[in-house]
Amino acid sequence: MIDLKDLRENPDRYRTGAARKQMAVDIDRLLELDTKRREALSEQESLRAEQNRLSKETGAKIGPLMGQLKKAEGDERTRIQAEVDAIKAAPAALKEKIQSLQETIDAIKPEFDEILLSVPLPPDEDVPVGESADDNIELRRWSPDGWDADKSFHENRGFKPLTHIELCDRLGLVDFPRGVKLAGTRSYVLTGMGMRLHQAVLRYAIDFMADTNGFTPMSVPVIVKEEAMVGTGFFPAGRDQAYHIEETARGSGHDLFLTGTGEVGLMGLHQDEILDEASLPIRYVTVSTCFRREAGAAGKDTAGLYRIHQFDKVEQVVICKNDEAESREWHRKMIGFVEAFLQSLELPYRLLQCCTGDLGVKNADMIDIECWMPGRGEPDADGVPSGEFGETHSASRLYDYQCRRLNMRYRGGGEAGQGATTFCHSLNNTVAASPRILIPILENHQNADGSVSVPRVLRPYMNGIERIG
RNA sequence: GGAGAGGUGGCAGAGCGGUUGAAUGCGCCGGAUUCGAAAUCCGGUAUGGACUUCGUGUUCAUCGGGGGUUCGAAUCCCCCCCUCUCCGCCA
Repeated sequence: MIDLKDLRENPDRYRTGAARKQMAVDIDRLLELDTKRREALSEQESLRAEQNRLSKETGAKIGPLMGQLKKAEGDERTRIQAEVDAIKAAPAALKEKIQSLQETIDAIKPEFDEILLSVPLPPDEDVPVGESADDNIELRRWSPDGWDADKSFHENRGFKPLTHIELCDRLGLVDFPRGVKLAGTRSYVLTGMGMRLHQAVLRYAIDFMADTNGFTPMSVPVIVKEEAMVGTGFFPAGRDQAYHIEETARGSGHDLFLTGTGEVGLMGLHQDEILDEASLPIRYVTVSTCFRREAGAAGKDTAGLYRIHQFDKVEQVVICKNDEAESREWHRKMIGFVEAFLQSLELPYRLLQCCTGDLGVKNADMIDIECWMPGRGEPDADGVPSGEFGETHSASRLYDYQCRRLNMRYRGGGEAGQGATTFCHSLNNTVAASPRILIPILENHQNADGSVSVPRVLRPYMNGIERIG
């Protein structure tokens, strides 16, 4: 959520920001509703003040009168009753006005909230302006020793690559037909060594972040309340992407949603909390099953492990102080962790600076990391794929946008902790999403004989197995 | 799933229709005392919003959440959520 005060003072900043992100949001309407709402609230507040003042007087008078009333008889009783009635009548008019203003406020609220939650965080000035993913800018590439990124897979390795789908079939790593039988399109079953490799990557990723980089490993819910989805910024914009468990339909108190990323659970942990400044930065890593409806992606990446409804992801988040320089520094570090991770897996990758049009509502900046997937891309005349980079990671810098929604603050003032409260900054980045990460692992580490070498760093997690097939 | 008890400030715990944003204790902060500390004593100690002559000050909301009754609700009623105890079931 953006800062409403800042929006009032600098509406153009948000108009421009939304435009650069290719998002339609009616700022003028929001400001109009805000004015109406504030007028009503302000008037209501002064009426309440009057009501409270009267109430205090009334309380002191009515008590004794009620006592007298019990004992009194005849005319005396009638007189006291009239006095009591008169005292009671005074605030009645106020009550009606307050009620009427409340109705005005209630009528404004739904539309107001809807628009407010939809106003995107303006992208940083140094984020290149663009319309879509096509305008993203490559920052740099890395390739392992012995791999020439300018040459084809065949030229590099001396044989034509198989796609991960072919490898999975031949090596018995994935059972797609039975996955579809069980759960429909975009479903799969990891089998045998496929499952072992999947678990190995995830476990290695957790250890890498916890042991090497000092992140605290966590296990968090993947079925959460709507507040967590709204708080983390996935709702209302991404409502279509989430599976919805309609518990209210069976009489329970609230509906639940399946999370599409561990970020929801990790960031939701400290919702409505005031953290100690000394506890920052908080660094969490989790592995969680992620659920995505992939609404609107019909027909896209339908085959293989690339775009699926359910997968497991190791995710890193950082919650730090409200300081742009610190946020930027953490962003660099979190990307660095992933680079070191991918380099240890010997996977060619590139960094993409996402343009404004490719950013979501909640980020000021986003760097995607794409791994080289030899089995992707348009096949040549012989049916051999040309290879293509495929997105495997996404690193976002959100400043206080997410923490504002989550109402997550910290108290400054050092040890004494007497300072003002401030919204935290937050960042998140993938560490490893599997089975998608298996695509570059299988395809890049395949051998001429159709086997796949297990990357060295994963062997300890595979009981020392060096080769599949 | 069944039966019962309960959710109040950082924590413990009173209040159960009237001037109560809320007693008391602990904790925490400041001060006094002390060579220093402990103990003791004094004072302070929620969050968010609105207005402000930006020094403050004034004010509204918040006692699990929502709705209702009332001139007035932490206190009464309804719904929901959560916690605890016992039984059942289960990984």
